[in-house]
Amino acid sequence: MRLSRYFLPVLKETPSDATIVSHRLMLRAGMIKQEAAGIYAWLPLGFQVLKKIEQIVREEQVRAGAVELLMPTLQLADLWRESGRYDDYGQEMLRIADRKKTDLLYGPTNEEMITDIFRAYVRSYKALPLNLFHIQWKFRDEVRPRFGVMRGREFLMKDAYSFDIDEASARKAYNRMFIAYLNTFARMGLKAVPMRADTGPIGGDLSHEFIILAETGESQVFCHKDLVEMGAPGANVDWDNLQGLVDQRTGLYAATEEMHDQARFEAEVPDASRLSARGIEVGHIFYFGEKYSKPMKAVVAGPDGVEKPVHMGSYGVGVSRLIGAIIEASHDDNGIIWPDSVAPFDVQLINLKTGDAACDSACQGAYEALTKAGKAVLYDDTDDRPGAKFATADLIGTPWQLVIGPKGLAAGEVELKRRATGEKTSQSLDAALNRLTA
RNA sequence: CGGGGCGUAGCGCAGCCUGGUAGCGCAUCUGCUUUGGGAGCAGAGGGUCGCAAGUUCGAAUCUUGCCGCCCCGACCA
Repeated sequence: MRLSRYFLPVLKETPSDATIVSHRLMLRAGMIKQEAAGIYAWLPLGFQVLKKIEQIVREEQVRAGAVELLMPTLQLADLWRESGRYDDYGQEMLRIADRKKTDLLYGPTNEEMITDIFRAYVRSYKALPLNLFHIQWKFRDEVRPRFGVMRGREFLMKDAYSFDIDEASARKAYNRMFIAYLNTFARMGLKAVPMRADTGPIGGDLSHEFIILAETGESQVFCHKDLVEMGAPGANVDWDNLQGLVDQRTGLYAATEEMHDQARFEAEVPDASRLSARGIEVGHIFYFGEKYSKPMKAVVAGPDGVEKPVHMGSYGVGVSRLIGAIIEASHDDNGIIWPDSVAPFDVQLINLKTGDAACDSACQGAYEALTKAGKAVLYDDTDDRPGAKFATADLIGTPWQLVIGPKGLAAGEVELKRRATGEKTSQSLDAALNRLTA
């Protein structure tokens, strides 16, 4: 992509509305534009990142055995009356009436609808286990949206729903999502820590929030240091037998503010290993048994022919929120530092003197070579001054900057800069291209 | 939803107290010079001062109402 033909409205000055760093940088980098409180338009650069994140989430869901579908944003209120949540959900639910005065709502979540889909087709235990997910926009009319996309009213969310014949089987479904989440966040360059979450009226031990640590996190979290560095198990695991891996990650103390027990923390975790930090919730998994299947009569016949409500769980990932979370965890004074896996472009090609025949031709060659090698290149072919180009490149956080200028070319060299470390190396253009396409 | 604050050019702000020709910086456009870390000079364009009533000869400025947005708190993917 040539920058001169792209749409990248970067801001030199910080919009006064933004207070936290991710919000500020997303606005400055031309990723989003606020349209209303907690509602954002995704500009090309932001949209690109959103799609990258979405795709990673999708791939890891599929790997864990979930099947993708897509449910609508608007739902019938009657469905929610069946579960009793239409009246319980409160002001956060955006209620709408159509021209026939039918009560609708903009979905804040999809348990009712997925249960409705399930019960319409599934009658037998033989169809289980089943895990269906979609990635769709949700709306929650938050009292106080803030922090940009970290807490918007409209947000993109991946939600998966598992269906099992009994709790033992549901636990396996839960474990698959548990591991899938670790892998998902690791692929985005994040260290996510699973923490016990409140199971509410359902009870049990099957609810975890996945928290990434960042100074500007919304809540205080406490955990054993080793948990942070434990890393993700990766794709090559026995997906039918994950209890050991899960136990390993739930064995150490980890709790958010609400669940924190200082006495237990001090008893279980040695002084030197205690970590108290701020965290951002990027995922939440939950087993809720028959909560919806029972009132909504989503039943399957077991091997004995007896019909029983299915056991369900739901598993959410805040896709749009993740962008904010990643930036909170990865930036410096100059701008965003994208992990390679989610970067909107792989390489920013900077022509220091557009119009100079040697620079133009070297850049054009590099652009074509990189593009041919499958790299997403943002070619800064504008006639801005070098300083402005460097500033823009640092701001939008492209992992690699390939800098080509007249002085370097005269010496047979170009400069390659790694955004994350700031390390710059001079080398021949060929060597730089080899490095980038290796 | 409680408390606080803001709405003036695309962005950041001054002007409001004490009513009288709407300003500054950045950005934009034109020209010239410049080109390795957000260039310089000269010129130009761009605003029903959030909306609506009211007070007044006269309202960005005073009064009232409404709308929008932000921050702190309580609450959430």
